[in-house]
Amino acid sequence: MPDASTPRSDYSDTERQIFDAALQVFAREGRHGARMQAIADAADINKAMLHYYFRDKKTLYEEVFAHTVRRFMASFGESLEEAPTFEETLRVFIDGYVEFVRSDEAAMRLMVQENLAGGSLLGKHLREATKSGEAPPQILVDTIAAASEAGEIRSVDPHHTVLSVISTCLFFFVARPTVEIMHPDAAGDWGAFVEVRKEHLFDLIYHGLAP
Amino acid sequence: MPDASTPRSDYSDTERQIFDAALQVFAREGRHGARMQAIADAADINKAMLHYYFRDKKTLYEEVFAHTVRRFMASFGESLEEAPTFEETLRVFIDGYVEFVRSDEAAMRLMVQENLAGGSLLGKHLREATKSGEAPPQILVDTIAAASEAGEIRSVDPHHTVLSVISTCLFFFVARPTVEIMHPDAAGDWGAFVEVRKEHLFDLIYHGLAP
DNA sequence: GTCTGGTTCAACCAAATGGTTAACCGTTAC
DNA sequence: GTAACGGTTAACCATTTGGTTGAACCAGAC
Repeated sequence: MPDASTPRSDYSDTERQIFDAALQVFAREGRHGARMQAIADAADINKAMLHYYFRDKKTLYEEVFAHTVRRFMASFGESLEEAPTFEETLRVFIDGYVEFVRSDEAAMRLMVQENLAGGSLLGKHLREATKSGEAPPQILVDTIAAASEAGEIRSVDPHHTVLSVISTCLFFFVARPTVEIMHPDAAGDWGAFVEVRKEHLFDLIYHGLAP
Repeated sequence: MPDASTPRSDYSDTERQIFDAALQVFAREGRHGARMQAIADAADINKAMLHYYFRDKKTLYEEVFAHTVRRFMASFGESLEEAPTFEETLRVFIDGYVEFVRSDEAAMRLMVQENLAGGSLLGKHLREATKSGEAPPQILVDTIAAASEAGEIRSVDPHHTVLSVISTCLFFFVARPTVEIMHPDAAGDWGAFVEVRKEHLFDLIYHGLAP
């Protein structure tokens, strides 16, 4: 993944190297498990540089996390395209959202880890990442509510439905090692598996919502 | 949660105290982030006792993890009851599985963390936990395949369908802090939210599979 | 040339952490 | 009584880890 993370554009080369390395290591080892030395090694720089560019571990983590939340929210919004039918909207969203996670699994791991750890940073950064304009998830909720109103789909709770869509799009990445054990063809060709899975998810959810 | 974990019955009182405390701390802080002192404090014992009963951190973690995998698999199987219709089977499974996770969120966190960290321990312990008889997930796959064959539900890929069911049953626990931010009533009364969610999940999936 | 600013590095330090030890306590066996 | 034993404790040790420092490096400005 050559340019999966796209950190803030005002980062220098070294800062970007550090940022990318930190994201990978934090995502694998966890906020506390990650060692500064491991990040330095991954970034192929001296450990002192970490503290030169980012004050300390806490600062580095929060910087990485804050940007990850922004990226995650942005991808959610970008996956939501205006489409003539709800069917098309749903198909495009699943495709876009899953594709984003596939291109940047580390970001997803970071988000999930923060949730598992209690999510104390989530409140501030989630609100901050969605304050300009309506939050992307809310737009999807509204889209579903509208489709329900228009009779395009059954009458369902839009909030719960959005949560279900997100669940199915993300969980198989979260549990990827388990999936690869249980699901032989996933281990063989993950990319192909993801493609099949997108089809299956659209099919299941669309039928689940059809009148 | 007074007796959520039910470790091996041949554990002494102190061992159980340690085991329960370790599960909680490992689940919150992660395998590496967890501090032995924190586990000792949570178990209300001296730190040396951890090493007296379980050789070292690695041993303690693997013991806790192995038992958690077993418990997780067992709950999966126990949620699968013979029922006259597939509709009833699905309803009972969702109810049972969600209820298990609610009663022992720490176990779920451990499983997910191991997946996020790469799942190197999963292979061995998953196989071991499912070697006696057919694996519970496989039974559900067969059940869905049979229902599909019998025309009770649409023709779908049983493996993908099982993964979707599991995704929706687990993910809202995984992302609980985020859910509580986005979903006001979840924050207020989690128990009530879980009940509503079970209904929604059954409804969505059952319609998604209906012919 | 050399001064100056930001950048890079190896060596270093203090604190935290996993793990050990030797003494201690309470109960049981003789 | 006391010796032996499982269990418990505080103090201790060795290593790891986050973080610092001071010297070196390397442009470009003058």
